[in-house]
Amino acid sequence: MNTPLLVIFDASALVHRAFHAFKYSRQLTVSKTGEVTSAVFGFTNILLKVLADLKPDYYAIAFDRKGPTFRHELSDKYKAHRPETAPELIAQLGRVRQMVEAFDIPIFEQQGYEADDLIGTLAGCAVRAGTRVIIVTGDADAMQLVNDDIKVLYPKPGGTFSDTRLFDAEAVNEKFGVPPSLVAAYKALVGDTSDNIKGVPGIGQKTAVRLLNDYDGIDAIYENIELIRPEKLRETLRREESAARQSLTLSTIVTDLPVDFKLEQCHAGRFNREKVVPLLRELEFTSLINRLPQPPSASASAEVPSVLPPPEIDCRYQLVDTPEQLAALAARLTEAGRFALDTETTGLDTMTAELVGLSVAPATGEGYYLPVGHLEAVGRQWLISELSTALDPVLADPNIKKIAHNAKYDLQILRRAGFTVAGLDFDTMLAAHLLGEKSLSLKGLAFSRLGVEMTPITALIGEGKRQICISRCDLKETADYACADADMTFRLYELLAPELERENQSRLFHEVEMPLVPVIMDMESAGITLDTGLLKGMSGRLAAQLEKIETGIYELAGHPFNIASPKQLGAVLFDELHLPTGRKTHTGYCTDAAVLDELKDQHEIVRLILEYRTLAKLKSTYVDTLPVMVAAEDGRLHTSFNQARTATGRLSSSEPNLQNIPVRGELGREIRRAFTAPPGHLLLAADYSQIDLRALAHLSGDRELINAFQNDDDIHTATAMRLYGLPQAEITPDMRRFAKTVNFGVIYGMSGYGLEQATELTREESTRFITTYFERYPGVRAYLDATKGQARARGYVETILGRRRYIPDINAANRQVREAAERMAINMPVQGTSADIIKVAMLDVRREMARQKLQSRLLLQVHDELIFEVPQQEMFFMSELAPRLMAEAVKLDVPLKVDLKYGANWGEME
DNA sequence: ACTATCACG
DNA sequence: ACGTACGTGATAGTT
Repeated sequence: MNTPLLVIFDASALVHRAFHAFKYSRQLTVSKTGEVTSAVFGFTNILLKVLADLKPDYYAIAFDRKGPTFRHELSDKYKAHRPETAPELIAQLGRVRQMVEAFDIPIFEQQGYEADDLIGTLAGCAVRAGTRVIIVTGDADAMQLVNDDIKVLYPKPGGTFSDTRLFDAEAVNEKFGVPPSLVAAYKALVGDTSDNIKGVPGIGQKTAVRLLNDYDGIDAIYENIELIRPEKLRETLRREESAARQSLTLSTIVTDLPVDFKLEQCHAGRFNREKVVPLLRELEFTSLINRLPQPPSASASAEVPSVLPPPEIDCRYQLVDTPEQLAALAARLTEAGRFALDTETTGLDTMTAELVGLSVAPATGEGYYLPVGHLEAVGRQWLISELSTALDPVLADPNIKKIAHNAKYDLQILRRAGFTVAGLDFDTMLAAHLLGEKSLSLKGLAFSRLGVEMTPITALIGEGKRQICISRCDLKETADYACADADMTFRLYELLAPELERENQSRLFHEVEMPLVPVIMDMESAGITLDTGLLKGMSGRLAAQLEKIETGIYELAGHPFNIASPKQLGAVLFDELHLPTGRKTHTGYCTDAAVLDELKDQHEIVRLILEYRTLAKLKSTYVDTLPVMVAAEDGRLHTSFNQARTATGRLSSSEPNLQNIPVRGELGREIRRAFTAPPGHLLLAADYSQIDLRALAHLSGDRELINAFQNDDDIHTATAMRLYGLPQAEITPDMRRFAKTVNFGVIYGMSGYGLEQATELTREESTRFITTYFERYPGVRAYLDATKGQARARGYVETILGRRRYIPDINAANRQVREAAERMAINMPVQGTSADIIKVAMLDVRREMARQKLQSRLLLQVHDELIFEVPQQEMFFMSELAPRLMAEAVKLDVPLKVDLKYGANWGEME
């Protein structure tokens, strides 16, 4: 595997393919200056993907030269059917050449031959020079070049290059039915309309494959022409011999051109960022900039890290270490009226990390660093009390706007250090998320949005085992680093604030997301009490139970094996016990619960495995893990809510995830019992009833669906009545269950097949149900179509509050990719509207709790429910206040209904 | 680092 | 003819 790799790009084929793939797409087609750039984008995209995925040691690129080739001389019809190259494609080819030059990839082209011939020749030379070769192309002809050393990277059928496959000899055989050496002969027989190779009339794919399986090429066919059956085919071949032979010449790639190829010139070493980045900017391919291969990172020991400020940026960063400077800084921040801030700390966990320093930036290029916890301070260190005296008037002043990247973190740290911060105005991370950015790190955004390559933290603290705490780093370097963080945050703020405005995201941002930050901070720092004793007892019982099941499984299998290994489990079930295999995963047999469920009547072992899986999962994920995560500080369990993670606007929860605590089954309930209210308190759970379906009713405006909710009907029964055409009295629990699945399926963009898998219905019944559903709820169908249409027309879909999800694949040529995009487009407005509603409710509930000076605390949000910890004497107020404000959070065309439960723990509530 | 599996809404 | 439900995060096994 140490053989070096040469990647050869077929520029012409790639650009053509990208051009046609994007032709009907409205996305990414035209830049602000009106330049058509879709094919350039497609090309650059695959270029970067290949550099990242294949990490070639060498690369080269081949272009077609204009003008006739030897093939034209052989056949005046060659490529005669090709339409004139579109003018916007010609312009893009120039851009591609610019791109290739910026990347410093050696260009090969030769008059009279096509890119394929050059590539064939280059590949041969390279293999003789001792490399492996991968050809990246959109032209299937290159498949004939495949051998042990040469492979072809080619897009999957119908797709763009977002989905490629690497073709080796076996894959070529699979695709064509013949090995690579016979691909040219195959094409000579079948013909190729796009190249106007006529082939042998009457011979199609099937016959060609059959002939070539019997005879090893065109020559072999004619040598054995007497043996060919049926007679008619033999006669056709005889008659068309010259056509066949000429077609073979046309379709055979030349591999012995005289070219001047020196492997050494093709080193895929460093390219010139100063050329590539500006070009990508000019073409408005900002999303591609952060996918550029990173320059080898300055390792902490090897060379002196280049400390910001980067040379091209004008900035004034200052270490604040005298009382005079501190006073001046307070005045400066007050005068500016707004500033970005960033903290340096001893760790990432807000519960344990300590403040090391604080940086602030009141204007672009202006930064100040306040050291607090440096160990080897050369100069002045500030005491918290000194900073408080000077800065509290600034920090606590709600009229002085605070800007931060992931403000929640810095504010938690500052709060724990004893500061109160008011006036949080702008979180650049949340803003970037609303704008659809995927990579949300400050460094990543600075690079993709500001074009600034920031010093990685590892340049200061090192990486891996020898990593040190920032409190031990050089003070001056740390100051520069920290100031750069605040400065870049400020710059991003200035860039993103108007962008939010332009994209109509400002209200959502300032009225929902930003005010939610302190709410989430309070939830996180509140934590929840956990009965660790209860869980420890469970752990012991589960261990004993698991051991028993394990023994049983080994006995039935005849030998011990690792039940948690899908590979070994598959071998036992399917190879040894010969159970019928269900679906397959691409690594082997599928052994998930759906497959095992089908097999549970066929062998005793299956039930045991299912039980083992359930118990082992619950034990390792919850029972054993949660007690360990209880904070030493207050004996409570603190999750972390991520506000900028999901594509739909939901929150997510991690470390630990408290949004997926088991609830189904007796064991799940038991785990929930470990989440308790402290003495004198109760847990109150308020959950929205059917919020997603109510959101769907509102968004679609479907009369029937709205009526059902306005009548406070049981929505699943209501749907069952419509699906079966029966009165309520005749709806059985099974019917209701199917209706429920269909109700949810619609929200997910389900197909007949999907419903079949999710139920025990047949395919026909499933399809029938879906059809009937849309007949009975015509507004829903119209809405779903309109939503897909919006995604296609604008490139995004949105929720009731205007939250967006960009759907780049909605016009994908690949059907699978496109349909997946359609399902996302359908689901997001529904799921996202629910997320909007509960976020507003959280703000309203908390505002009212504060106004009434209640001691109750919001602890958790689980997508459609809020969990409060309520002092017993407040239950009367809270059980009225919470559901009322939740139900009134937004005004929909259907009522919002909230169910209440309370109890001493999360498992037993009523 | 990736895959398969499974917990939740 | 083909592949198949939306959104998350954690774990264990495998590379």
